[in-house]
Amino acid sequence: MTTEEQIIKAAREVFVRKGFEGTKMQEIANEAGINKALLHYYFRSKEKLFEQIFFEAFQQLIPALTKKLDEGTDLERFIRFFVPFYMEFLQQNPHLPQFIIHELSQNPERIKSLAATQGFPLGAIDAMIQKAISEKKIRQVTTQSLIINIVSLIVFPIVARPMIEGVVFNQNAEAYQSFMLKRSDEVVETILRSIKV
Amino acid sequence: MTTEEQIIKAAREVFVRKGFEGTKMQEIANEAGINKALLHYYFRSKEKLFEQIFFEAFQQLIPALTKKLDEGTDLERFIRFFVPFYMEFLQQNPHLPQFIIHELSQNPERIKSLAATQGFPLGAIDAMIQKAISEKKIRQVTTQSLIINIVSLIVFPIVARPMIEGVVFNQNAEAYQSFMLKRSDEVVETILRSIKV
DNA sequence: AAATAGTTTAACCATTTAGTTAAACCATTC
DNA sequence: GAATGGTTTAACTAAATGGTTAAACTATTT
Repeated sequence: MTTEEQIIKAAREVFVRKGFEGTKMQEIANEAGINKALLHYYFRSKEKLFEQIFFEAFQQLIPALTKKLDEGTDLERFIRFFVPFYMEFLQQNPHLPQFIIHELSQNPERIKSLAATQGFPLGAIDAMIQKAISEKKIRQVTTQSLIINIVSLIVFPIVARPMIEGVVFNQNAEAYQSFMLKRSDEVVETILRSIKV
Repeated sequence: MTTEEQIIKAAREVFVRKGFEGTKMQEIANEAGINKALLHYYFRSKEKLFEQIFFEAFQQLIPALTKKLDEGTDLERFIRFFVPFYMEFLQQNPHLPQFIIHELSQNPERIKSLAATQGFPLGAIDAMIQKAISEKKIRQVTTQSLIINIVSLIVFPIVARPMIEGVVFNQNAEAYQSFMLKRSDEVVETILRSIKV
């Protein structure tokens, strides 16, 4: 692994866990096993390094599903595929959504440079929904509502883990984990029931 | 308003918007119209001041509904009451959930001192759900799942506003706002459909 | 092996930041 | 009106932090 790759990896680790303000350049240097000056040799400033990490993280989070949707997939099949797929990804990267949400909340203008490049395949999903509605398989719902409902049910329990674990599961980590194991099925069930006629 | 109250108000404002790391004592002093030394005169340290703000914010966020639930209210009526009630509160305090989530994510041990004092009225809600299940009004759901589903659908769109506004609404703030206006009904509809037999 | 270009380090600098101190201020009490 | 006790301020300190510099090191080229 090159020095640059080591730095990127360390920076990702620390930034995602602690956010921009909470991250110290020294800590990234330690994590990468180099010294602070070398960090500035590769990435001129904290801001520059952060932008790269943030951009990559954002791209990871907005799943690139476009290809998988061009075919005229049916809405229910899409939901049954997407929910477990995305949940598994987030279990692997549990700090990612909170990182993006927090940094965008601190600095909402950042979205402007990102939204343009990367977008959810709204059009393709919209087509599926309109088809399902016209076939009377589901009730009238807006594409935006359905997408946000799905993402909310998936992402919130991960983002709010400490609170949920504390308030709902009495700080029992195992109870939370066993809940999350069944979560994928529960989300699919909830969503499908909420739209089927 | 006493100096202490001014400080609390200013600290709440700044801490909730910028988080612990992002907040500077000088900024709180400016916001309160006093100087930094006076801040330390009233609250010995940043940590001490933060703890008070955080504790109060947490108590606000976990709605004290216990009283309103002792009577044997029916589940559907409770949902129809709770969803708009909580959404309105969050519209008034949009940064509150993200603040709590972020600080707990940085420092999950904090929940330990809080969860004991303040808790969601799990028991009362559980009773309503069990009653509705036994009366065959709703399908089999766990109390935890239902609560988390409701809270997810309410809180996530507020917490993730910049992302949703950017990715789903093409940075159109008005589109987001008009979406949120209809959100309360949409959440009630989604939840009720997802559990009714 | 000398020169060159890229890489790494230790030491340093300027600024910011939480926290302290000692003096000034002000209202109430004696 | 002097003393007292709480309140407020300006000036300061120590530590941390982002960033810089100049020298040392290393591999490759000539």
